[in-house]
Amino acid sequence: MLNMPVKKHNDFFVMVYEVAKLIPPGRVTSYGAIARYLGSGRSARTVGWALNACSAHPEFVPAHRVVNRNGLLTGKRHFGGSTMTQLLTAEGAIIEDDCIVNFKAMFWDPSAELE
DNA sequence: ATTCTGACAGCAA
DNA sequence: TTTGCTGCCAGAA
Repeated sequence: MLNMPVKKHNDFFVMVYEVAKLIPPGRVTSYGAIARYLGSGRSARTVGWALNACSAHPEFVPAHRVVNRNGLLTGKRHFGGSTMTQLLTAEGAIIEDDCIVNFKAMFWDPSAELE
């Protein structure tokens, strides 16, 4: 892991990790929601990029609770298989065809739940 | 320094 | 309605 995007101080990445860790178990959120909470409304892509580098984070980041606005487990493949689905299922979420059932009901908006 | 990519989101056609 | 392009931010080559 030498080519890892090493962060030296609090950055967009860390903020994403912090928010992700604030996601209650069994709940999910979208990249856009996090992006908006960070103050960058349309920087959802950066959020995804940050989670992509979540491996660089010293702690475990529940990135499996972060999906796109469709409730689709777009990052499932980055977990290397069905890990993401299994984790969500273990937390009570219902995944069907890589999509979160009742996504709207279990959606957790940091910008609303948090301050 | 410039260009491309990336786990997205929004808007136009 | 679905499909496609653009916009956004940050990092890697």
